[in-house]
Amino acid sequence: MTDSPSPTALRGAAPKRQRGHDRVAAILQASTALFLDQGYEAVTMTGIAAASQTAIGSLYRFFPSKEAVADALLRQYTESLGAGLARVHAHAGEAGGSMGAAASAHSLADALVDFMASLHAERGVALALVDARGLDDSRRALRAAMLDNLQTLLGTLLPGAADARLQTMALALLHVLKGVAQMPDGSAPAPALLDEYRSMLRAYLNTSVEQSLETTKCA
Amino acid sequence: MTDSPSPTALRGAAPKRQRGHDRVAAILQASTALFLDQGYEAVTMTGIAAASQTAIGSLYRFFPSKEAVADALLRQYTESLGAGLARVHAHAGEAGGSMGAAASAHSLADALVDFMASLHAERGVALALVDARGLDDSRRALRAAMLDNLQTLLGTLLPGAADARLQTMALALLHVLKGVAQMPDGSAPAPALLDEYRSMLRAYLNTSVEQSLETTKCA
Amino acid sequence: MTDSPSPTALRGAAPKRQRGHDRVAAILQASTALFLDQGYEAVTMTGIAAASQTAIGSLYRFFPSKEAVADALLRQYTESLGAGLARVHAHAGEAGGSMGAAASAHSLADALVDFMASLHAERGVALALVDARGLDDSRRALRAAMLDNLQTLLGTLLPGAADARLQTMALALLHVLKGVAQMPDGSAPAPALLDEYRSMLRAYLNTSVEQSLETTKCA
Amino acid sequence: MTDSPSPTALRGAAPKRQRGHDRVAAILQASTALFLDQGYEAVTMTGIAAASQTAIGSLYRFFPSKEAVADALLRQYTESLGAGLARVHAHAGEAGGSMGAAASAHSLADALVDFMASLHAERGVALALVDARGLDDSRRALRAAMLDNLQTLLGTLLPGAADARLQTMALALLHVLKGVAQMPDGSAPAPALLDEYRSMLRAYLNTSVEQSLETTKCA
DNA sequence: AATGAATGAGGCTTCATTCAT
DNA sequence: AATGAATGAAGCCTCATTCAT
Repeated sequence: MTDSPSPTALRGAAPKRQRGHDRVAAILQASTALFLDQGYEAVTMTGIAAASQTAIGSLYRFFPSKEAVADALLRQYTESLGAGLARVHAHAGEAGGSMGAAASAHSLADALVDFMASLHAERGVALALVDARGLDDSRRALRAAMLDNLQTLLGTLLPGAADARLQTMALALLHVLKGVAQMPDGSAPAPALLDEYRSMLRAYLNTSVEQSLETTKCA
Repeated sequence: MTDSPSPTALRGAAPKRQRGHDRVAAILQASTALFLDQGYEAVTMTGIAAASQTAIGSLYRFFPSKEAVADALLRQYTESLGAGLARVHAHAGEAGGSMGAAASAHSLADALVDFMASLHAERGVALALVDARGLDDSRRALRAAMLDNLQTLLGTLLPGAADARLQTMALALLHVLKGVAQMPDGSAPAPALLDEYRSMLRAYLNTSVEQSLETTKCA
Repeated sequence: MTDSPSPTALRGAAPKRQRGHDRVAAILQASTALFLDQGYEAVTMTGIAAASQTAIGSLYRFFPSKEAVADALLRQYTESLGAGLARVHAHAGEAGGSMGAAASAHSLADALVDFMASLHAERGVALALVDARGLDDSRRALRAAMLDNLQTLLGTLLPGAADARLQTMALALLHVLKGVAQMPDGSAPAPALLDEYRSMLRAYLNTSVEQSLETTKCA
Repeated sequence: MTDSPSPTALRGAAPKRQRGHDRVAAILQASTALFLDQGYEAVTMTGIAAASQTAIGSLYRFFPSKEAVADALLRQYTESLGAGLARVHAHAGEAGGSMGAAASAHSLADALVDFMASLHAERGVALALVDARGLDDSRRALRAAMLDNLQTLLGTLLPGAADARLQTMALALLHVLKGVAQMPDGSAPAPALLDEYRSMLRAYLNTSVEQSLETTKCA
């Protein structure tokens, strides 16, 4: 009763002027960098404000909490991830038509790795955020969305597989892709390591397809 | 204060040491649990003290800083990891003698996954600690040790591979194994997911071995 | 900007004034409600702006500070209080003419309680504002005005009393009346409690009148 | 789950050493003074720390929040209030035996006023705290305790009265007594005003007793 | 040696008020 | 004139670490 949900009704408002939009953009850009090289916990609102040349009060005008900043980043990222996976999907689809399943697995693996590598840094942060302890609902939702995307993709590759299997595969796949987006030293995408991941996923998807075919044949 | 006439000259030293050991053990146990479900940053020294029934002053007598606690945990973990990998190595070695390289890759993958799964929880924490941004030297060293172990292991499997290649593989492998030790929901080891990882590593190592053989053959 | 050719020279001024009035009224109404259930300190300018559908910048155009809002409320309240007491005075006066002093005290007590009860809520806020620590001059003045009104009223009832006495009585009376206007739970005016206050003031004023008569008689 | 109720388990702990007790005493004394002349809202924890020569961290060791400080003060106060009312009760009791009911009312009024005046300042604060918006449970309980005490006292004076009546009387009485403890200018106890309150309560209690007797007689 | 107390920098957040479009 | 954005001092609170008994 005394705790009205929005006594101010302004905090966290979307910007309505050009200047506000610029601010928000600056903040998101700065926080991406900070989250990237310090990790969620170590980043401070004061730090974000400083890095984005924003008065602390202005920061809070648009983002009522550190969580809100992380959420915004995550949302932004999830969108590009979704779009990217859709593109991967499309490619895989057309390729799948003219190729055998094995070739398809091969190209899917490459597409995934390339895609993840392409979003290194700018948006790879999100993967770190998604793992932070205490996922709130909005974060949990985003994670689920990513998994769904992957699951769909895998479903195309392995038409005969059970949903449960696809779901588990998506989990494993997500973990590996996370490795792709987060190069161990936090910086450059190390071509050799990318190749390694590519090779790993090719092998993995290939094997899965083969097993799937056998199963189908037998039945 | 003056109530024990100290009949034997031994009293005073031994009990103290024993108590010290117990304290340290209690502290490490408590912090493992705490780090596990709150993450490094969220854990407080006061929290560790409380959870291990230790006065904050005493905690600092044994561990001069929060980092020291994490380091101790990490050291402890690295030891079991080292020992475990040695065991895996031994197995792989003897198996490798009597089997083909493919079978060897197969069993190595299984051994690795089983081993990582076996240290879930109790020591899986360490993996989280090792990733904390701002690795200090002692942490960096531990990470390097793990990578070395894996690299050696891979060297046995792929005798002809270049060191650089092995190092890169170790990185990818470590990432995947980390996934095994940290089940996504932070709790149970989910058999289906373990199988998935197992399958992934089998495929990966297998393929690597095959490629390696071909390369060797051609040369 | 240039879309009204302004056919009549009147346009532009009158509507603006009207809008300004509405704004001010809305602001005052909203702040009354807010001060009422949150207290002076807890109310925020942003909150007032939101509740009155006013942009924060506009709010500051009409009221240059939070204090200014409180002052306006207080002034508004003081006016109705003054008017009310005047009415009570008038009643008491005409009644006093045709009745004995005792009956007069009786009816004055009732009139006061009824009057205070009648301004519960809408304007009871003011009493809270008046008590806020750190009364600035304008607030102190309002308080003095209220006391003056009461003192005058009491002077009519107790023609022989010294000014100092009347002043002290006004203080005590004001405190009790404050209780009438601020029901303990902050909500409804609880008839039983009103009766109690009525009874208390009757007894008090009655006794005062009796004593006063005796004193006068003796002298 | 993640929100363990007491992660630190230390905050708000009772002092266990002499020094701690001194600290707590100093804090309570300083905050009494501050609450007294600034009001609950205006007092800051930083202010309390400064006034009591306490580092902010130490303040929080013993009092986990501003509310906790207020509660402690209130508890302390309620105790003296209870004790004081008990003494008043005892007096009234013995006096009541040898005197008529009227005399009894008279002396009760005096005793109450004197008692409240006697705790001006040092503990009168509490009355202000008790009125602060958003009474939490502990505060509500203390308020109820005060009312109970008064109700009991009134019950002795008016043996025939219904509980509901006594309760209402207690409310009115409490409000008036609050006025006694909080001299308007926040400082000295102004003898003339005390007399006025005394006179008011005498008249009130007297009248109540008389009415009560009549009622009894008639019935 | 063991333990409670002390310390203070630093994090998050709010809000009155001013600025600029 | 109207409105959203900007500002920064100040409040609350936490926590790693050090002190003193």
